[in-house]
Amino acid sequence: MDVFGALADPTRRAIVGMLAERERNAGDIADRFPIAGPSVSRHLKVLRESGLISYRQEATSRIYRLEPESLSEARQWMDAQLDAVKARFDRLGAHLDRMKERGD
Amino acid sequence: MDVFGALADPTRRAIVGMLAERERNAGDIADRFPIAGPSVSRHLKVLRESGLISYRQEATSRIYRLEPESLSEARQWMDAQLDAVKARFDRLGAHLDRMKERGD
DNA sequence: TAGCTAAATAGCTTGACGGCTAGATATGAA
DNA sequence: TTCATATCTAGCCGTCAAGCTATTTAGCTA
Repeated sequence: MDVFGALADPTRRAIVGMLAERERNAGDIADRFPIAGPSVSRHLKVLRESGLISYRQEATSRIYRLEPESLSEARQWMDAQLDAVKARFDRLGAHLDRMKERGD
Repeated sequence: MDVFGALADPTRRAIVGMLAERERNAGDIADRFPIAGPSVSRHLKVLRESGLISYRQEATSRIYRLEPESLSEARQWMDAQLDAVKARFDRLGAHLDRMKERGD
């Protein structure tokens, strides 16, 4: 699943939000959701495979962290779309200005 | 389905990309994909209901356009997460600077 | 080694999603 | 009114995703 697919699930977005604040181990994350541990574990796997998060092993714990670069790439896609819209409006504005100058 | 869910599908992201360039009617959109018309029509419905696109009727055509404000809201969520990460790093940097000054 | 804890994987069920074809709806033209 | 065009809706099917419980894996401690 790609980054957009990973972010489609509200639980996974909440996990991303938690990890944006600070690193946490799997148990801490799971405790904050009303669903079973294995279900959270699967969400973590999806987020890992999409590149949005990574972890380091520390004793029996996996300490997860957000990978901001990966989130940033998704944002860049949105930026590109919004830039395209803006460029279109700018061209329209310039066109209207030219018409105005010529007295059309 | 919310905006993130709508953007999870690659066909729908492609439609958003097409509409970022310019408005198009449903047929023009459908022609650019190898899937059947009704399948595209359903994608358009999902995008409409998520608020990402809207349309105006013109004779028998529906002319679709992107709603940039709605895309922008999704981007704001990403910005907030990235800002939180950045703030955390900034605090860490300031902390390290203080330690350095005190000769720790 | 045996037992404890943290976390992941296996396997199952259910519901949603995306594709299809066929039919409905609505507008414009003859 | 009848036909053609553009588009959507209905209904079906296969696949995938998200939840669950039970089991496995791996590291720590006695």
